[in-house]
Amino acid sequence: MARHLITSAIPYINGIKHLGNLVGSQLPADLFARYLRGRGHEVMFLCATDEHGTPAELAAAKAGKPVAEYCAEMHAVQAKLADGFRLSFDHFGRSSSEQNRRLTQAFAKALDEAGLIREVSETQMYSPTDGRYLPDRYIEGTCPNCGFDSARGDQCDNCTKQLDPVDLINPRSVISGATDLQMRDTKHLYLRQSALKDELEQWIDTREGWPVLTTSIAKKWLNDGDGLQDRGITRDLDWGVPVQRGDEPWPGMEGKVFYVWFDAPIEYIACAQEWVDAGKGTDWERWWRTDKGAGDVTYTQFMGKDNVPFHTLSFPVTILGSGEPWKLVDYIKSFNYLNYDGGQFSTSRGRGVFMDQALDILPSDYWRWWLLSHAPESSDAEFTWENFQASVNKDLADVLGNFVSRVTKFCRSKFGEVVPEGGAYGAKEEAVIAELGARLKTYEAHMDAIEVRKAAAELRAIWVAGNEYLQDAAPWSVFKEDEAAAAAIIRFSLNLIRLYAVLSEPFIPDASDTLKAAMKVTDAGWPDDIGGALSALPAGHGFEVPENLFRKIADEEREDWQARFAGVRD
RNA sequence: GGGCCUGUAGCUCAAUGGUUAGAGCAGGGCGCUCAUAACGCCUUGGUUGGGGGUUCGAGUCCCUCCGGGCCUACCA
Repeated sequence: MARHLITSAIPYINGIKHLGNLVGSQLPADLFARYLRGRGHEVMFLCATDEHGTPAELAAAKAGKPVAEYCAEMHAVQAKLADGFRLSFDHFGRSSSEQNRRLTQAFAKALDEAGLIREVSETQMYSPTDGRYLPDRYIEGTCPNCGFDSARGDQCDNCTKQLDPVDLINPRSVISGATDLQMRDTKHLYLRQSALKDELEQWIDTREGWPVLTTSIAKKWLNDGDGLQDRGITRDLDWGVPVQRGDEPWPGMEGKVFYVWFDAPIEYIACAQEWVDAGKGTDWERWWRTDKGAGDVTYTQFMGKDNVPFHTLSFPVTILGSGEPWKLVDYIKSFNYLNYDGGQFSTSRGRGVFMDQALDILPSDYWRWWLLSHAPESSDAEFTWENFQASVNKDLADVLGNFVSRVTKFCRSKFGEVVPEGGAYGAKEEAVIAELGARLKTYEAHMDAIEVRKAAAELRAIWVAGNEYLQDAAPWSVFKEDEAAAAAIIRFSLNLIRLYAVLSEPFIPDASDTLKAAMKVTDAGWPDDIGGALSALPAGHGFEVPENLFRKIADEEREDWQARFAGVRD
């Protein structure tokens, strides 16, 4: 038994996440957590909402609510949806927590004492109308290069030229449209990432088997241009972790907060403290402090590719730079993007299917199966309704669901709702045991390596093996000649259902529960011996014929959904 | 502009430089009748985006061209 710490990139607070967000971090992280728990390992699976920053303030303003209230409400909404998708977090925390505030300030102090923080004076665009400093992206104007009139402060979307806000002609606030923008001098703290460049590079070079996506992005940032740049870790905002040096004020930094990307990953740690403070556990340090028991922990992070630089560089700088024995990540699993029907999912434009809408249409297992079996691992992937319909109908309804139906209903009609007695396993059963033994090894290998799509394909092959066996054994024919022989076939098949419930749990936990309940199984552990696992249900053990596990998606429904989600949500 | 990823059957994807490039779905045929018009077996289908090169051997490595995508540090 090993100990595994797993974190999912923490979703931003400003609205309900879409299926692309879900499949890029939380869902595969949950798959892995469930799998490792199933194998009997000790798992700590943490996630939280990322609540600070300008977009949160603006979303709150738009909703007409104080930002703290808005965040509390949205956290509750996201927690409910996470529950709806059966995301099995040990704790779903908040980056705005007291625990994170203290820890973020403590890290800043440690980094400062290590000489890794420097003050920088700079000029920033201020909007008196909005009463706030504007990030470059929140300034628009005419591009000095091509004349495009909606160029953003950081880049022109028309000619792609990199810009500085001061370059824009007739700059205006994206928020209010105000044009009375002023350049103001302001002081900020920078994290001296450049000082740790060599240490970081050495660390990344010694990581084995990381996805190309992860290391290539990290390498690019380390070596591009002048190499890894120092990064501003403070902002002129109201909403965030106040800049302090531990418990002490930080002279000159009054009224400023830490940049959201500084405090967000620290929430991974603070979340474990929240877990303790919520009464769910007693010792968080054994997960996070290598001097206090975390030395044997394997830490795996899940995220979309846009998050990679922060997890391979900024956060490790925070950890390493502190000089304190915090647990550093062992494996980073990153994902490409899921596109929607020929374009991108978009939170800001409301394009695609969002978590709440998805659950309104179908239960979570349908989505979990499709998303995980099509996870964008090697390249961007695409969601289409046709593909979704075809996969769900074939894989879940026909291959797995129908297998359960044919076995349980045949048994009920011939032997009653009880595992039948008589006969014995023979060559056909031994062959299935051998095949499933090999397939289980493959399935485990893919899961251990977090090869999500390959694991899904192998699980499906394990389901298919049941139908092949049943067709070959043909109990409906055998029954006419030899009831005892038919009983053995059905006994074996009912045991296959129990096995499928166990192996499928990481992907489709609800169906797994339904099957376990139908088979009246309470102690189904991960099989280490297929032969034994397929004799677990003895003759005489009662069961119930479950409702159809999965229903099929009809063409009319699919067309209806296609039309309904073709535009943008309100 | 720069960097990275990607292009394989109608569709979604596999293939440590090494047999005749494989699966699933869709299509075609046969079988079965327990089951959600489900299942099983067989089968059609590929000049691996184009061109050039290295090699005994290239989907895989190199060059080049074409297409798709992401990132490029103050959105997060």
